[in-house]
Amino acid sequence: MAIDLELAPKTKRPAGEPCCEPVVYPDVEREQAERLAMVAKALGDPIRLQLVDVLRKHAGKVCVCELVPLFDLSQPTVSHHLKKLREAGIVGSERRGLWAYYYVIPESLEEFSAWLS
Amino acid sequence: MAIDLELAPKTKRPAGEPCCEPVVYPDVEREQAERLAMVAKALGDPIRLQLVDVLRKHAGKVCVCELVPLFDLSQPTVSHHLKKLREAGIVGSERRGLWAYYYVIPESLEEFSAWLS
DNA sequence: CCTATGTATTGACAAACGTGATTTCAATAG
DNA sequence: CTATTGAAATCACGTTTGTCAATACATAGG
Repeated sequence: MAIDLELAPKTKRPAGEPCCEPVVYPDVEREQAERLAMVAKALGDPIRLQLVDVLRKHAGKVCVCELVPLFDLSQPTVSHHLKKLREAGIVGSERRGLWAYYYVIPESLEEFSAWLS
Repeated sequence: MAIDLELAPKTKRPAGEPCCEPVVYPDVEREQAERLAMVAKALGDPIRLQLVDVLRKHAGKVCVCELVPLFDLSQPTVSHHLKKLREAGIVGSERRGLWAYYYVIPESLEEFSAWLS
Protein backbone atom coordinates (compact mmCIF):
# COMPACT_ATOMS: atom_id res chain seq x y z
CA MET A 1 0.00 0.00 0.00
CA ALA A 2 2.72 2.48 0.97
CA ILE A 3 4.26 3.76 -2.19
CA ASP A 4 7.11 5.67 -0.65
CA LEU A 5 9.86 3.15 -0.23
CA GLU A 6 12.70 3.34 2.12
CA LEU A 7 16.40 3.11 1.81
CA ALA A 8 16.40 -0.04 3.86
CA PRO A 9 19.16 -0.04 6.43
CA LYS A 10 21.03 -2.51 4.32
CA THR A 11 20.91 -5.50 6.63
CA LYS A 12 23.85 -4.61 8.73
CA ARG A 13 25.42 -7.84 9.79
CA PRO A 14 26.67 -7.57 13.37
CA ALA A 15 30.09 -8.96 12.59
CA GLY A 16 32.29 -9.83 9.71
CA GLU A 17 31.55 -13.51 9.87
CA PRO A 18 28.86 -14.35 7.34
CA CYS A 19 25.78 -16.03 8.78
CA CYS A 20 26.62 -19.37 7.21
CA GLU A 21 27.48 -21.14 4.02
CA PRO A 22 24.79 -20.84 1.38
CA VAL A 23 22.24 -23.60 1.26
CA VAL A 24 20.86 -24.87 -2.02
CA TYR A 25 17.21 -25.51 -1.98
CA PRO A 26 16.07 -28.71 -3.66
CA ASP A 27 12.82 -27.40 -5.04
CA VAL A 28 12.20 -30.67 -6.76
CA GLU A 29 11.62 -32.00 -3.26
CA ARG A 30 8.33 -30.13 -2.92
CA GLU A 31 6.04 -32.81 -4.27
CA GLN A 32 8.15 -35.64 -3.04
CA ALA A 33 8.17 -34.17 0.44
CA GLU A 34 4.40 -34.12 0.44
CA ARG A 35 4.20 -37.75 -0.60
CA LEU A 36 6.76 -38.79 1.99
CA ALA A 37 5.12 -36.73 4.71
CA MET A 38 1.76 -38.25 3.89
CA VAL A 39 3.16 -41.72 4.48
CA ALA A 40 4.98 -40.63 7.62
CA LYS A 41 1.87 -38.97 8.96
CA ALA A 42 -0.14 -42.13 8.47
CA LEU A 43 2.51 -44.05 10.40
CA GLY A 44 2.64 -41.36 13.06
CA ASP A 45 0.16 -43.04 15.37
CA PRO A 46 1.12 -46.02 17.53
CA ILE A 47 -2.03 -47.95 16.70
CA ARG A 48 -1.59 -47.53 12.96
CA LEU A 49 2.06 -48.38 13.19
CA GLN A 50 1.23 -51.61 15.01
CA LEU A 51 -1.48 -52.37 12.49
CA VAL A 52 1.04 -52.06 9.69
CA ASP A 53 3.52 -54.08 11.70
CA VAL A 54 1.08 -56.93 12.19
CA LEU A 55 -0.03 -56.87 8.58
CA ARG A 56 3.53 -56.86 7.33
CA LYS A 57 4.57 -59.74 9.53
CA HIS A 58 1.73 -61.80 8.16
CA ALA A 59 2.50 -61.05 4.58
CA GLY A 60 -0.99 -62.35 3.85
CA LYS A 61 -4.36 -60.78 4.24
CA VAL A 62 -5.70 -60.41 7.75
CA CYS A 63 -9.33 -60.16 8.78
CA VAL A 64 -10.51 -57.05 10.62
CA CYS A 65 -12.19 -59.29 13.17
CA GLU A 66 -8.72 -60.48 14.16
CA LEU A 67 -7.26 -56.99 14.29
CA VAL A 68 -9.86 -55.43 16.55
CA PRO A 69 -9.21 -57.59 19.64
CA LEU A 70 -5.50 -56.79 19.45
CA PHE A 71 -6.20 -53.29 20.65
CA ASP A 72 -8.17 -51.78 23.46
CA LEU A 73 -10.25 -49.87 20.99
CA SER A 74 -13.73 -50.04 19.57
CA GLN A 75 -14.25 -51.62 16.20
CA PRO A 76 -15.21 -48.32 14.55
CA THR A 77 -12.01 -46.74 15.78
CA VAL A 78 -9.87 -49.54 14.36
CA SER A 79 -11.82 -49.25 11.15
CA HIS A 80 -11.11 -45.55 11.14
CA HIS A 81 -7.37 -46.13 11.45
CA LEU A 82 -7.47 -48.69 8.68
CA LYS A 83 -9.20 -46.13 6.51
CA LYS A 84 -6.41 -43.64 7.17
CA LEU A 85 -3.86 -46.21 6.15
CA ARG A 86 -5.87 -46.98 3.04
CA GLU A 87 -6.09 -43.30 2.12
CA ALA A 88 -2.32 -43.04 2.45
CA GLY A 89 -1.95 -45.98 0.09
CA ILE A 90 -0.18 -48.09 2.68
CA VAL A 91 -2.73 -50.87 2.90
CA GLY A 92 -5.36 -52.34 0.67
CA SER A 93 -8.52 -54.21 1.53
CA GLU A 94 -10.65 -56.92 0.07
CA ARG A 95 -14.06 -58.18 1.06
CA ARG A 96 -14.84 -61.86 1.24
CA GLY A 97 -18.42 -62.40 2.22
CA LEU A 98 -19.04 -60.76 5.53
CA TRP A 99 -15.40 -60.21 6.31
CA ALA A 100 -12.87 -57.66 5.19
CA TYR A 101 -9.23 -58.53 4.82
CA TYR A 102 -6.40 -56.04 4.89
CA TYR A 103 -2.89 -56.28 3.57
CA VAL A 104 0.15 -54.06 3.24
CA ILE A 105 1.14 -52.66 -0.14
CA PRO A 106 4.92 -52.98 0.10
CA GLU A 107 5.70 -50.55 -2.69
CA SER A 108 3.99 -47.79 -0.75
CA LEU A 109 6.80 -47.82 1.79
CA GLU A 110 9.66 -48.12 -0.64
CA GLU A 111 10.12 -44.46 -1.47
CA PHE A 112 10.10 -43.56 2.17
CA SER A 113 12.50 -46.30 3.04
CA ALA A 114 14.83 -45.17 0.27
CA TRP A 115 14.75 -41.57 1.40
CA LEU A 116 15.53 -42.59 4.93
CA SER A 117 18.64 -44.51 3.97
CA MET B 1 -27.95 -51.31 35.14
CA ALA B 2 -30.03 -54.29 33.98
CA ILE B 3 -29.32 -57.13 36.32
CA ASP B 4 -31.17 -59.79 34.41
CA LEU B 5 -28.62 -61.20 32.07
CA GLU B 6 -29.19 -63.07 28.93
CA LEU B 7 -28.17 -66.43 27.62
CA ALA B 8 -26.12 -64.83 24.93
CA PRO B 9 -26.74 -66.41 21.55
CA LYS B 10 -23.34 -68.00 21.63
CA THR B 11 -21.68 -66.18 18.75
CA LYS B 12 -23.10 -68.18 15.96
CA ARG B 13 -20.63 -68.01 13.13
CA PRO B 14 -22.43 -67.75 9.81
CA ALA B 15 -20.49 -70.53 8.11
CA GLY B 16 -18.00 -73.22 8.83
CA GLU B 17 -15.07 -71.25 7.67
CA PRO B 18 -13.38 -69.64 10.64
CA CYS B 19 -13.00 -65.92 10.41
CA CYS B 20 -9.27 -66.19 9.78
CA GLU B 21 -6.05 -67.70 10.98
CA PRO B 22 -5.08 -66.62 14.46
CA VAL B 23 -2.80 -63.67 14.75
CA VAL B 24 -0.15 -63.48 17.40
CA TYR B 25 0.14 -60.12 19.00
CA PRO B 26 3.65 -58.87 19.56
CA ASP B 27 3.02 -57.05 22.80
CA VAL B 28 6.67 -56.23 23.10
CA GLU B 29 5.98 -53.88 20.22
CA ARG B 30 3.98 -51.54 22.42
CA GLU B 31 6.82 -49.30 23.52
CA GLN B 32 8.72 -49.63 20.30
CA ALA B 33 5.62 -48.67 18.36
CA GLU B 34 5.34 -45.50 20.38
CA ARG B 35 8.95 -44.57 19.73
CA LEU B 36 8.63 -45.29 16.03
CA ALA B 37 5.33 -43.44 15.78
CA MET B 38 6.84 -40.45 17.52
CA VAL B 39 9.56 -40.22 14.89
CA ALA B 40 7.10 -40.80 12.07
CA LYS B 41 4.76 -38.16 13.44
CA ALA B 42 7.58 -35.63 13.53
CA LEU B 43 8.35 -36.41 9.90
CA GLY B 44 4.67 -36.29 9.02
CA ASP B 45 4.68 -32.69 7.87
CA PRO B 46 6.10 -31.61 4.52
CA ILE B 47 7.93 -28.65 6.00
CA ARG B 48 9.62 -30.71 8.68
CA LEU B 49 10.47 -33.41 6.22
CA GLN B 50 12.15 -30.87 3.97
CA LEU B 51 13.96 -29.38 6.93
CA VAL B 52 15.37 -32.78 7.80
CA ASP B 53 16.18 -33.36 4.15
CA VAL B 54 18.15 -30.14 3.87
CA LEU B 55 19.95 -30.74 7.15
CA ARG B 56 20.86 -34.27 6.20
CA LYS B 57 22.19 -33.28 2.81
CA HIS B 58 24.45 -30.76 4.44
CA ALA B 59 25.78 -33.14 7.00
CA GLY B 60 27.01 -30.05 8.81
CA LYS B 61 25.24 -27.57 10.99
CA VAL B 62 22.98 -25.09 9.25
CA CYS B 63 21.96 -21.67 10.52
CA VAL B 64 18.29 -20.93 11.09
CA CYS B 65 18.72 -17.74 9.12
CA GLU B 66 19.41 -19.89 6.09
CA LEU B 67 16.51 -22.22 6.70
CA VAL B 68 13.80 -19.61 7.06
CA PRO B 69 14.00 -18.15 3.53
CA LEU B 70 13.69 -21.64 2.06
CA PHE B 71 10.04 -21.70 3.00
CA ASP B 72 7.11 -19.41 2.55
CA LEU B 73 6.64 -19.29 6.29
CA SER B 74 7.26 -16.87 9.09
CA GLN B 75 10.36 -17.29 11.20
CA PRO B 76 8.38 -18.29 14.32
CA THR B 77 6.68 -21.05 12.37
CA VAL B 78 9.97 -22.47 11.18
CA SER B 79 11.25 -22.21 14.73
CA HIS B 80 8.21 -24.12 15.88
CA HIS B 81 8.84 -26.93 13.43
CA LEU B 82 12.47 -27.11 14.47
CA LYS B 83 11.35 -27.41 18.05
CA LYS B 84 9.10 -30.32 17.15
CA LEU B 85 12.00 -32.05 15.47
CA ARG B 86 14.16 -31.38 18.50
CA GLU B 87 11.53 -32.82 20.84
CA ALA B 88 11.40 -35.93 18.72
CA GLY B 89 15.15 -36.26 19.02
CA ILE B 90 15.68 -35.97 15.29
CA VAL B 91 17.72 -32.79 15.30
CA GLY B 92 19.98 -31.00 17.73
CA SER B 93 20.88 -27.33 17.96
CA GLU B 94 23.79 -25.23 18.99
CA ARG B 95 24.10 -21.52 19.52
CA ARG B 96 27.03 -19.55 18.22
CA GLY B 97 26.71 -15.93 19.15
CA LEU B 98 23.47 -14.60 17.76
CA TRP B 99 22.88 -17.53 15.50
CA ALA B 100 21.51 -20.98 16.07
CA TYR B 101 22.71 -23.94 14.07
CA TYR B 102 20.75 -27.12 13.59
CA TYR B 103 21.91 -30.58 12.59
CA VAL B 104 20.42 -34.04 12.20
CA ILE B 105 21.13 -36.73 14.76
CA PRO B 106 21.52 -39.73 12.45
CA GLU B 107 21.01 -42.37 15.13
CA SER B 108 17.53 -41.02 15.78
CA LEU B 109 16.39 -42.34 12.41
CA GLU B 110 18.11 -45.69 12.56
CA GLU B 111 15.48 -47.65 14.43
CA PHE B 112 12.77 -46.37 12.15
CA SER B 113 14.81 -47.08 9.06
CA ALA B 114 15.48 -50.59 10.31
CA TRP B 115 11.82 -51.26 11.02
CA LEU B 116 10.88 -50.04 7.59
CA SER B 117 13.21 -52.43 5.79
C1' DC C 1 23.77 2.63 28.84
C1' DC C 2 20.81 2.05 24.22
C1' DT C 3 19.84 0.04 19.74
C1' DA C 4 19.64 -3.42 16.39
C1' DT C 5 19.55 -8.24 15.14
C1' DG C 6 18.63 -13.47 15.29
C1' DT C 7 15.95 -16.70 17.65
C1' DA C 8 12.44 -18.50 20.79
C1' DT C 9 8.07 -18.12 23.20
C1' DT C 10 3.25 -16.77 23.84
C1' DG C 11 -1.56 -16.02 22.45
C1' DA C 12 -5.09 -16.77 19.37
C1' DC C 13 -7.69 -19.31 16.04
C1' DA C 14 -9.24 -22.49 12.44
C1' DA C 15 -8.43 -27.05 10.94
C1' DA C 16 -7.43 -31.72 11.66
C1' DC C 17 -7.11 -35.63 14.78
C1' DG C 18 -8.45 -39.75 17.94
C1' DT C 19 -12.06 -41.71 20.15
C1' DG C 20 -16.67 -43.80 21.38
C1' DA C 21 -21.81 -44.21 20.68
C1' DT C 22 -24.86 -44.75 17.43
C1' DT C 23 -26.41 -45.83 13.01
C1' DT C 24 -26.14 -47.67 8.31
C1' DC C 25 -24.84 -51.15 4.91
C1' DA C 26 -23.94 -55.66 3.00
C1' DA C 27 -24.28 -60.31 3.24
C1' DT C 28 -25.41 -64.67 5.27
C1' DA C 29 -28.60 -68.03 7.90
C1' DG C 30 -32.88 -69.28 9.00
C1' DC D 1 -39.21 -62.48 4.08
C1' DT D 2 -36.69 -61.52 9.02
C1' DA D 3 -32.95 -61.69 12.08
C1' DT D 4 -28.13 -61.57 12.77
C1' DT D 5 -23.49 -60.45 12.00
C1' DG D 6 -19.02 -57.93 10.41
C1' DA D 7 -17.55 -53.67 8.79
C1' DA D 8 -17.95 -48.91 7.57
C1' DA D 9 -19.99 -44.32 8.04
C1' DT D 10 -21.87 -40.58 10.83
C1' DC D 11 -22.16 -37.59 14.73
C1' DA D 12 -20.29 -35.51 18.68
C1' DC D 13 -16.59 -34.41 21.87
C1' DG D 14 -12.26 -32.76 23.62
C1' DT D 15 -7.36 -32.47 22.15
C1' DT D 16 -3.73 -31.45 19.17
C1' DT D 17 -1.77 -29.15 15.17
C1' DG D 18 -0.02 -25.45 11.95
C1' DT D 19 0.09 -20.81 11.34
C1' DC D 20 0.88 -15.79 12.21
C1' DA D 21 1.17 -11.52 15.00
C1' DA D 22 3.10 -9.81 18.79
C1' DT D 23 6.20 -10.20 22.29
C1' DA D 24 10.19 -11.66 24.91
C1' DC D 25 14.89 -13.07 25.15
C1' DA D 26 19.79 -12.99 24.21
C1' DT D 27 23.79 -11.11 22.17
C1' DA D 28 26.56 -7.91 19.72
C1' DG D 29 27.91 -2.90 18.39
C1' DG D 30 27.60 1.77 19.18
